[in-house]
Amino acid sequence: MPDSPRPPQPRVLRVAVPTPLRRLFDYRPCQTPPPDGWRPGLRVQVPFGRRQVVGVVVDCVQDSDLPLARLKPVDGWLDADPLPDDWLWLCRFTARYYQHPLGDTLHQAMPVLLRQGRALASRMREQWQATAQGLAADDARLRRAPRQAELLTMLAQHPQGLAAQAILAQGFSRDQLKALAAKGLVACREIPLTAATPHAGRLLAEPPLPLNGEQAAALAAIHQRLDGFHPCLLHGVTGSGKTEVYLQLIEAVVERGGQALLLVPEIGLTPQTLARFRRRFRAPVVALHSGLTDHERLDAWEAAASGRAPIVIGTRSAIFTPLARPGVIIVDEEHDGSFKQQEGLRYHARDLAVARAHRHAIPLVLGSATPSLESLQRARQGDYRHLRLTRRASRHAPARLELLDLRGRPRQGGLIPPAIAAIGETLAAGHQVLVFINRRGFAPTLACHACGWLAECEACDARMTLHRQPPMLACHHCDKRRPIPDACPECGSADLRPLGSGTERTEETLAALFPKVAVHRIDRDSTRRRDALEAVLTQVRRGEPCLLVGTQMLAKGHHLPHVTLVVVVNADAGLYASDFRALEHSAQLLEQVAGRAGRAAHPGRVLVQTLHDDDPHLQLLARQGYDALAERLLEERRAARLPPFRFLALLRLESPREAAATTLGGEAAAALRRWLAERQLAVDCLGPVPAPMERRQGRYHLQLMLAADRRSQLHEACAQLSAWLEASPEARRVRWSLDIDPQTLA
DNA sequence: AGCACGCCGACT
DNA sequence: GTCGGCGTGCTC
Repeated sequence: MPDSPRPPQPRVLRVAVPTPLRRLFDYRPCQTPPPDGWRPGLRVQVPFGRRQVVGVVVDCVQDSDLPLARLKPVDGWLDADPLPDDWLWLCRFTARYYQHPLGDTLHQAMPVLLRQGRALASRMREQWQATAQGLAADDARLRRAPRQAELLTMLAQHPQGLAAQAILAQGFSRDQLKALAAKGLVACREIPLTAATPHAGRLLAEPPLPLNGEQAAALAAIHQRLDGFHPCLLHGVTGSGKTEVYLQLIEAVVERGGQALLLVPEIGLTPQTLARFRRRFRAPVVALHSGLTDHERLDAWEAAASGRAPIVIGTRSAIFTPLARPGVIIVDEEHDGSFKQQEGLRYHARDLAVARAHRHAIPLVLGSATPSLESLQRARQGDYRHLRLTRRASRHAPARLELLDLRGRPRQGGLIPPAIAAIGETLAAGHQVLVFINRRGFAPTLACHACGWLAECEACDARMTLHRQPPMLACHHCDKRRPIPDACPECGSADLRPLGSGTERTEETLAALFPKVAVHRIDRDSTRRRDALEAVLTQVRRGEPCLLVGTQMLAKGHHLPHVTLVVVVNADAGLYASDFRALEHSAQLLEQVAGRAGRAAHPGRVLVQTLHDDDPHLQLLARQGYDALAERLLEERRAARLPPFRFLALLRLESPREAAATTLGGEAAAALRRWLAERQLAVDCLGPVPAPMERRQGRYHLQLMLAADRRSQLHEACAQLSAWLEASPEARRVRWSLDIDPQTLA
């Protein structure tokens, strides 16, 4: 920054501190100001109560509501420069939009090491070079250290030196470097990391794939205006090549010096996906996923913030990655539920992506084969440009769903005879079969055939799932586990039977029915080991006939070119749930599962077992596909005055004592209704009512729903509600949280 | 949320 | 006699 007039030294720093309290705390600056003065975004170490915490300066002002003498001074600043502007803006926006305390929002959006007060990566890099002595002909001292000799040779070939990271990447160790340094043969310089051109010369490491007409048109439409907010819904059927459009868009953005941020669903950030991006680009592709160490995460953050990393790929939380030169934000599978955080700060990364792209004035791409009704409606209204990809790379039309009536048919492991016959035929033809069940475990519950007793969880209003590997009863809503009883605890009968089927039981049945074929079960239990899933999929991709039994882990993303038959064991779970989004979500899931069939040389079939084969929604989905059903659902949502035609917020209350939650909920609702009436705000307030599963993990759950036609009014009401709760003494004994734009009402 | 202070039960 | 249970109050 050239010599802009230095603002006067502030007398008061307004600091956001990691606490659930929804306010800032005022401090006095410490004796030595940071080199460039006090500015918003600076991390500071402050005394808070009886402890030390890391806070962020939000404002530099001259006055406080408290007498200045009562303010404590900050202990010191942690970085010479404030945290990035765009990051601070996004956090403030998020805190305001989701009515979450700013201090906690900032804290959550920061890499762990920054929360802990660690200095932001030094922005220096170790550059190693051979010394004059090292360049002189071979040194006798290295005769018994061949690796050191090799390392020296390598360094001698790079007169300008090599980064420590690059050396380690070549398989040399830090000890070898140190040993050479001790002998005076190599030396290390610390050089600052600059945001210099990250790729020298060509950006592409491999040529782009040819685009079909639709892909080219979509790319051109986005390309047409790379500056300016330009939101697009890239609505492309499975296999229509959305990823290639992303790749070429990223290429264009990076070529003109911008950075690309790509958000993917939690289970979408597979080594396969990553490999595809890394193969294409010579420039570094930084991936942010749960497997990173704290150090790697900080490095990635710094690389993105400094602009060294032109391409950033990550899951939900990656939306909080600062970017030096934002060029495009892409949200792949934008309808995916994992973009919404379901506890604490309940943000939706897709919605924040929209806000962020708007703020940066850059294009935004929301990609999906089955767009959320929210995004679809915005596209219909013209808020988003609607780009469609209808053609699949394979020559086959997408498989349509065939409904199989479950009623009155004998079942084996959940499967009825026509489904089993189809599986047999497919395997005999040398193809692979995917059996989809959205229930892990052996059976959804254990029942006493004599008295009707069911294994229930003592802490939740739920049945316990029977598992066989290892054998136990487990509650899927809390972590309770119990041994399987030998006899009914109610009547003593030994006639206990598993009720229904989960992945384990179907796997067992299929293994018995088709003993010559490998059966792979894919669910959270079978893939607990990090690379277990990839190992199985690699084997499956070799193409031997086999059976895959799995939950939605299998339905999403994975390319399974040899699967030509998909069987959905039970489509009904989502169809009649109380949640108004249940239909939308199960349609998306069914369509995605169906997309796994017949992506390569052979056409596919999708069999859907259901007790309601005459259900009009299911029929519409089967006959005309997701888009037609989505249109219909949108009309129903409009008629029912539900999102996206109305805005919702949910106050969730939970307490081990039912009465505490009920009393507080009732009082909060009454206070809010009085306030709404006074101000004549058009916000409906429903409840409080018990949550769909009232008792979970031994706590009672209650909720109050707010609905409004205008978002601003909904926000006013939420702000009032949280202020009331914050001031209420009873609220300290009840855990409460606000969920703005709730994704599920459970 | 943390963390301390504060006042009542079963233990070295 | 103390260790420790969690109710209540505060954090610039």
